[in-house]
Amino acid sequence: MIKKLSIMDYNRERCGQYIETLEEERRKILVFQRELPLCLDLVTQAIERCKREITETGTYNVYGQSECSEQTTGQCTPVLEQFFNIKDSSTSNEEEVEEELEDEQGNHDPENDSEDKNMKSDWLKSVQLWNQPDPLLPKEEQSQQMMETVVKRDESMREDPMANSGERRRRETERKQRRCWSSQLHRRFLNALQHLGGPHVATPKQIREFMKVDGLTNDEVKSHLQKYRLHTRRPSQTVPNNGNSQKQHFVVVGGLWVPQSDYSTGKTTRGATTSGTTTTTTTTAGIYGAMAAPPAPQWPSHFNFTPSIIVE
DNA sequence: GCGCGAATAT
DNA sequence: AATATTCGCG
Repeated sequence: MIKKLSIMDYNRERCGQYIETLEEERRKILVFQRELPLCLDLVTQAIERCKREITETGTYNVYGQSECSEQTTGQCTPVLEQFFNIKDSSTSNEEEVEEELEDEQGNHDPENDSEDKNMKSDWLKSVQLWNQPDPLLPKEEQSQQMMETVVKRDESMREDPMANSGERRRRETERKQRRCWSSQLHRRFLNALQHLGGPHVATPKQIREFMKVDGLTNDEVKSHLQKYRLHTRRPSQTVPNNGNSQKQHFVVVGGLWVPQSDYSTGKTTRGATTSGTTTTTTTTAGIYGAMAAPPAPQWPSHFNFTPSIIVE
């Protein structure tokens, strides 16, 4: 009994805090009312709902989620995350986003709801971040010339130590915000690699230019490329014939090493994901993508990308 | 100084 | 593991 009560109290408190947070977010969003009407609306609804919840039952399951030590703005995402489950639907304004984002986050693992949610929020975040408020960024950019689009991002908070209003200033030795390589980004990255002739030929600067992602820096690309190359080479040696005996087979396609599964699945180009298997995480699937390297790599997970055949 | 790749650091 | 930063080189 008593225990129950205290739990309820606790929950109520949490909820109260959460509401505060929401209200703070709302204040922020308010500034961009015109750009983010939906977002504002959602937050408002969330607040109302929370309040109702707190007055009525007093019990409310508050999860303080949010991972990916994300970018600057906490912004509206958390709320969206919640509401994508609660209500959402109908309003799919996110089309601004350009490009096919379907596959990877398009996977549905009824079982693993949270995972799905994470992925969704993940890409959502990246996307949103780059279409973020800054009224200075005309969204016309989104027009797509062929397959090219310029992805915009609000850089102000991240890159400007001083020029920024108030808060987050990166004092001298502060570290940069971590660039989160969403699958979107990674796709662009791979795409660039392909057009530039593979990971060992493409140079960070070239890649960055090709990607046309606003705010993306050479260093970031460089770093990502380095990682990519590492994953790309033959893991071998260290733990040679070990548990990973049942790894994937690779196939050479036009000078590229491609995971056989992908190749045989007949997915010539991007877009068609691992149909039946619904990728979902784990084991076999995470693929770094196609690269040109003699060895037979098998990369760790994450980043699903449908490799395309290169034209060397 | 720039851009790169490798080595470190976080 | 994933990013960021630093270092040495051309």
